[in-house]
This record gives sequence, C-alpha cells and structure tokens, in this order.
Amino acid sequence: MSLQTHHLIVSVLLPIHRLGLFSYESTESVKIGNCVKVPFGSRSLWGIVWALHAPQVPNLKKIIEVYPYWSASSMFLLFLRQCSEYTLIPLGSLLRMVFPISEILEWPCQTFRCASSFSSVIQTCPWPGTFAQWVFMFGLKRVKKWIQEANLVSVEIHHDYNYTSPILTKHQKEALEKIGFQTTFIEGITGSGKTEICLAYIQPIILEKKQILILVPEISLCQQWVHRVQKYYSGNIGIWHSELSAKERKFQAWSILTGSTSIIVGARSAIFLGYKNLGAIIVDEEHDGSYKQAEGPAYHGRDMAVFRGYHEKIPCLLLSATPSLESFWNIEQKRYTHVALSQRYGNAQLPDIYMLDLKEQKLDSNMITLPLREALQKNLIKQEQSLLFINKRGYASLWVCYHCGFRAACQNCNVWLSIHYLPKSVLLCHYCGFKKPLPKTCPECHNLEQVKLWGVGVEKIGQEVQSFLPNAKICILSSDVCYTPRQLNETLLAIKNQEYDILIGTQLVAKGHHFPNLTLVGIIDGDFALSHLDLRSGERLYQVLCQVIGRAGRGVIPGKAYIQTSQTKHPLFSYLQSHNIQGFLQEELSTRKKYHFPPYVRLISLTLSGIDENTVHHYALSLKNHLPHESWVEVLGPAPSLINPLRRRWRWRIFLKSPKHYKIQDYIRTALHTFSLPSKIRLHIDVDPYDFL
DNA sequence: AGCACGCCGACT
DNA sequence: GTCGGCGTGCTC
Repeated sequence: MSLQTHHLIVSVLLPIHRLGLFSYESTESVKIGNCVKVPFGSRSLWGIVWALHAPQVPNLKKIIEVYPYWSASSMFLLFLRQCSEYTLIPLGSLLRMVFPISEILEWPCQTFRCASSFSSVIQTCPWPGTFAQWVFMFGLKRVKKWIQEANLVSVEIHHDYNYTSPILTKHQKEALEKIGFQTTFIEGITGSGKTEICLAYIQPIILEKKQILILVPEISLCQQWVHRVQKYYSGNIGIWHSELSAKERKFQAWSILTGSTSIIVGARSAIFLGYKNLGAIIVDEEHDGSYKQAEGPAYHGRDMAVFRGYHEKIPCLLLSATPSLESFWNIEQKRYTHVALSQRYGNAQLPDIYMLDLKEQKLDSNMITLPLREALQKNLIKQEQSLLFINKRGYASLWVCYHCGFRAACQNCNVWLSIHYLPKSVLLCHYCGFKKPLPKTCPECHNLEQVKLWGVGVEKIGQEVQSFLPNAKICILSSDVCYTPRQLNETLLAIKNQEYDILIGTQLVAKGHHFPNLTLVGIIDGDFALSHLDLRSGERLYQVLCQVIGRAGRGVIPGKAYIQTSQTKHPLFSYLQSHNIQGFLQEELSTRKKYHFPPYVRLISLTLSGIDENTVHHYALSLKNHLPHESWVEVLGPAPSLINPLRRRWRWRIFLKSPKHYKIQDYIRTALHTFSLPSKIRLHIDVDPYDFL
C-alpha cells in the first residue's frame, strides 16, 4: 500500500432518494458542511460533506471540486438531521429540497455593487443591477464575457438598502417587547397589527445584514407580503414557491444563497433552502393546513420552521388569529412564548353572527335561505359588498341519467365527476384532474330528457343569486376561474375597486384579503366538514369560518355574518358566535385527550399503494405482521383508504400510535430496515398525518 | 432519481 | 435478422 493513504475518506450526502451517504476520497482539505462535486455513476453530483470519516469501499472515487463560497453550518446540518429523524424523510430526499437546482453552485459568486452606489464601477460597467440579475436577464456566458472585458472579477458583494420601522401603537409596542428569543406565538385577529409588529421586530436583524424568511401558506399570498415589506424596505425581496419558472428558480436560489436578497417570502419548501445567514423566520397563518405537505415527502412547514429556528438559534414567529390545536397546546405547555393582541386596529368591530337552521327553511331546490336572501338584497341596495362562501368548486358534483341510472365517473379514481361550466364546460375529477367533455345525451342510453345534476358548487350558487338579484354584479372565485396568481390578483383588485357586488367563493377567498366595503358574509354549507371520520374537521371548520367571517366589516362599517347549517346546536357555533376561540380550543383539546389523539399521542401513517388491489392488500398485511409487538405501540389497520383507487392506485393504510416520549420514529425505521417491497408497491410515511381517510 | 443492462414483440 | 419496450439493479 502506498504512503498517500492519509488522504481522508469522507462521507458525502447526495441528493439521492433512497440512502444518500457515500464515501469519497478528498485530496484537498474539506470541512463538514462543504458543498462538493463528486462523480456518481456516469454523471457528477453536488453533495454536502456529512462526516470526515467514512467506511472504505471498493472503487472509491475522488471529490472533483469544493464550492468555495458557501457551506452548510453545523446548525443547519443538525436541523436537517432532526427533520429526517422526525419526519422519516431520508436525508437524500431532504437534500433535494436544500439543493433544488444544484447547477447554481457552478456559478461564480463574485458580484458587484449596485451601479447607483458605486460610481467607479458605473464607468467601466454600463449595466445596472447585481451580477445575479444580469445572469438572470442575459445568461451566464454573456455576463462572464462582460466581466472579463471589464476586468472586474474580484469586486466584493455589497448590498445597499434602507429599512424603516413601521410606527407602532402603544399596544403594539408592548407586544413587541414580549417577543422571546426563540419561538413566539403572536395571536391576534385580522387587523390587530401582527404584521406591523413583525416588520418592526425584524428591523434590527435586517440592519445586522441577516436574512429574514417569511413563510406563507399559499403562493397567492406571496405578493401581498412583498407589498407590505416594500413600504419599509428598499432592498431586493426574494420569492420562493413551486410555480416559479426554471429560470426564476435559479435566480432566486442563487440570490438567497449569496445573500443578495435579505427578505425572502416563500411557501413551505423555502424552509429547507440554503441561506447565507438566516436571522429570523416568520410563519404567517400558522394554523393553515397548506403548510402540511402530504404528497411526496410529508412534512409540516411550520414545524420545520420551529426546528430550524431552534437549531440556528434564531427567533421564529408564528402568527395566527385562530391557532392550530397543536400550537395552542404548545403554548399551554410553555414551549412557545405567547403574545396576544386583543384590540382590532382602528376600532373596527367584530361581525355579529346569525345562525340559520336549514331544517326549518323551505328551500325547494334552492340553497339560500330567505333571511340570507333578504340580507343580500338590502346590502345590494346599500351598495355594500357581500360574500357567499361554499366549499365546493364547479357547478354540481354528480351527473346522473334518471332513465338508465348512468353516473359520470372518473377513470382513475373511485369518485363521480363534477360538472363545471367555468372557465369551460367540462366534467372534471377533483382528485386527479381527469377531464371529459360534458355529454349532450346519456352515453349509455342516449336519452337527453332525464339528466339531473346533483350537489351544489360555487357556480350554481352564482346562478341562484343571479336569479333573484338579476342586477347584481357577481364574481365567482375559485381555483378554476383564477388559476394563476396573476389572474387572482387582478380579480381581487377588481373586487376592491367595487366592480362586483356579490362574491361567491371557495376556500380561496378565506385567505387574508382585505375588502373595505365588504359587510356581509354568508356561509352556505356550514356543516360541510362536521363529520366524525376526521378528527381535525371541527378545528378546520372553525378556522375557515373564522377567516371567512373576518372578511366582513374590516372598514368603518360593522359587518354581519349568516351561517346556514343543519346542526345549529353544535357547540362549535356558539363558540364562534361569542368569538371565544380559547373556549373552542380548550374543548377540542379535552376531546382529543379523552380519545387519545394528537397532540396527546404521536400518530404516524404508513400507506402502501400500487396498481393491483390484491398485491397492495397482501403487502399491507405482511407489513403489519412485520411490525414487532411493543406494549407502547398501538398498530391500527391495515384499512383501505376511503377513495380507492385514487389516480389508478389502490391504497391501504396502517396507523401507529404511541405516547410522545417514546421514539416511535426509531421503532419504524428499524422495523422497515428489514422489510422490503417490490418496486411496484410504494410506501408513503406520514408523521402527524392530517387526513385519516 | 437516472442510467445502465437485459430479455421478448413489430418492423426495414 | 434489428429496434426498442420498460423491468430490476446499482451508483462511493
């Protein structure tokens, strides 16, 4: 053996789904956290040095290149490790989210001062903007050539910006003082000034040249935060979400990595990105279910934000008017600092809530009860806007021929197809997106007289309103009508400009938009989620109703809300009427405690899926039998999913329940270590699942 | 995940 | 006789 074997063998984490850690020889000195380019099969990949010792393996290869400008801090690596241990997402899969586009590591990292602030550069270099912006606009090759021509290769990174703090009221200042060093929950109804407190709080952090990450539950809310931030901040604002184009993604990831953007507004996946120096994390609308990613690697954005804040020793602020049960519990357990804002900004009143019993009303085939009709009419006369909420897209949810009994069903899922007229007439599956032209006659018996449409969606409500208020200008708001963020923003602007009298919308309208002239809210189906099949349904309904009702009366005029339901006596509504969130959450918590459900226990779901029903069932049973018996683990199932098949795949689920202080993740990891599945069968692990069906 | 290798149907 | 279907297996 040669004497040069003192070259280190290091363990490199690669963005590979299954395992992830591979041994490489390093000829130059590397540290843990360095980004390195390594040969892998017939290609080369970027990875992170995970450990400075690794097992000797045959065919050991050398590291090609070490990235000199950025490396993962030990705190960041600890964060990744905890994420992986908690969510059971393999480290390799996690790294794919950290390095969404690893090619940016090939870009040179030097950049220029903004032309406006560095006159000597202006003379030799006629292009304004930062390096990244030029690359974004003109392409790397051209910019590189320009740099060589201008001889400017080693100018240092420098960013100039101003940040002024918003002016706070006395109450807001008091709240600001209470924010702790780590996770703080800021609870306050819409309009209580949570945003301003946050924007004031981050000022010193921004001035220390650290980055701020603002997480939002939905892409459409990014732009809103950008506008808020721009009032006080003159620098670059980063955006991160799944709908960025490939070009934009590269530009944004590069700007975030190099620190050329100091404030980043992003959807949940932004929590895993590599930052230059993250200084604080803000999670807006903390309770929102959209933070939970259920498809692909399952994780909860808010929980990951808390983990990251903890490991990087930076503050994490959770904001909500209607805390999630988990957070409410964590506040009670004194895990989070709690800051409550009670006053609504500028004296706006909370809306009065009226219950309408669907059982007492004679509706015929209509969905809107008489009192709500009258209220809509009055509001129209007063020239004030109204909002009707119904949580169903499309026109109707079942196409049925009464002559032969034919019902239009999805080819891939065990569901009926919904009828949509907007933006185009079509039969649509809400689960897989399958589309079919709307039949003119029954495909089975060719009859056309006896076709019936069952179920009620936004479009049908729109039709009903138009029938009794023919002069009202109606706007239908659903993801089908506004399918791009731009379209949605345009529509929202039109609403603010009073171009519509009555809005009819799905979940989409519930999220953080301010319409000053909106004074009436009607909930069409106030019991759509009150099933006992799903333990979170009550919590979700409460949150969504709170949010929709919060749309009313945000200006100077007090608002009113009508809730149509067949369960007027349900305790949820009395808490809602008295605006007593605490009471509602307390009661929900005690139910969860009684039935041994989260947050009192840990719940994990294992879902097996595949094309062939029997094979999936077979492997689900054998997985269950493979799980060792432990007194502290309760194994439920396997049970078939409610919608089976879904996207042509059959799914069987196993649920595991254990007390929280046991490491059930370790139990599962070891159990799965000795369990193998054929490649046709997929296993999906979800820690703290949101759905049970 | 990619990208190989590998073993069976319709074409110049 | 080939071209190519995607089944399974490996990548330090």
